[in-house]
Amino acid sequence: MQETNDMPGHLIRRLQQAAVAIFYREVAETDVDVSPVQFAALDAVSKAPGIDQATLAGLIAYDRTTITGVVDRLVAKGYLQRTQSEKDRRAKVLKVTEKGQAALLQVRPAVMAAQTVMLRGLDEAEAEAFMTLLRKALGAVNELSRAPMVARENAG
Amino acid sequence: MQETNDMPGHLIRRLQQAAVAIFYREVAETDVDVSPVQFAALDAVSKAPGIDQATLAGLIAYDRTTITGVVDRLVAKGYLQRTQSEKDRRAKVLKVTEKGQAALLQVRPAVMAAQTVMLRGLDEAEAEAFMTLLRKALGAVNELSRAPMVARENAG
DNA sequence: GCTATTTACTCAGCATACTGATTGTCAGTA
DNA sequence: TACTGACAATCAGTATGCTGAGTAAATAGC
Repeated sequence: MQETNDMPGHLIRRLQQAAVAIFYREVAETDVDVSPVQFAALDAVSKAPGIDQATLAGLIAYDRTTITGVVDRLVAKGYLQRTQSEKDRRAKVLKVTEKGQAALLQVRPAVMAAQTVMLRGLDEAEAEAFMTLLRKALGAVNELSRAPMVARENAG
Repeated sequence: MQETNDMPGHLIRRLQQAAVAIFYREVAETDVDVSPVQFAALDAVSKAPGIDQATLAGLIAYDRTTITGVVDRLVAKGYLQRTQSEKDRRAKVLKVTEKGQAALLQVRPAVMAAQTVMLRGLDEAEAEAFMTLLRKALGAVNELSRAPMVARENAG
């Protein structure tokens, strides 16, 4: 019987928890207040201005229900602008505000630093091997998640 | 500039989400209703009867605040028994009930199956390499989490 | 034995994640 | 045009995870 503590799922959960803690640690040294999830969303919108929420969810593999609250908070912070789409009145169109752009610029180095800290136990070759295996494992289970990553089709 | 979608933190988050979905999928085929977190807690208590909540939290690397709710739900389901410790009146002592034991027995194979599915994109050698790197990476960042794993010292 | 500190647990509050339901809109078709 | 099915967003409800605060009990230092 495999030990619970050494099961893939358990180790993945723990690494994810550590990764989140590391993210907050690094980002806390900037003036910007964003969560890992909020950063990913903000960054994605900055690279696809005018994107709608559903497409955004697909891009960064979020649940569509979750994205509502995440965008809510980014709008409340003044980082995102959410307006009704003219082409499709069901959809909301997202854009990064100037304040959001400034925040992104400031926070990106901290996020990059966090990525390094997360893998600080691995040397360069190991880190690369880990990332390769991570991508491969993920590719095979992506569809099993309710929030699979969906390749981008349009920018709205 | 590294793509957000290919950052370690992002990939780890996505794999964790898939892992949770896979867990629920496999466990749904049994009569038992437990979450990944609840399973880990139940399993840990079954291996250390009489453990207190703080020690349990350390064993499976949970936040101590979170454990309260997890145990609440396991008690509500009739899987765990929570009683005041006689040695330390601050502490609550945990034991798996007979119903909990039966649930564990039934659900363990499903949990094992889920572990296999999680890594189905990797062949045996790759899976082993992945696990080795995962353990190594985790060892180096464990202390950065608010809920690091703590080696067991006593069974209460 | 008394006091200061630490510890175990709980609670309030916030931010993910998910299931399932609802509302409004779009698109295809009879 | 009316109907049907699909889709975008939101909401209600539940379960993690975390920060910070509070209560009660144990322990260390004197």
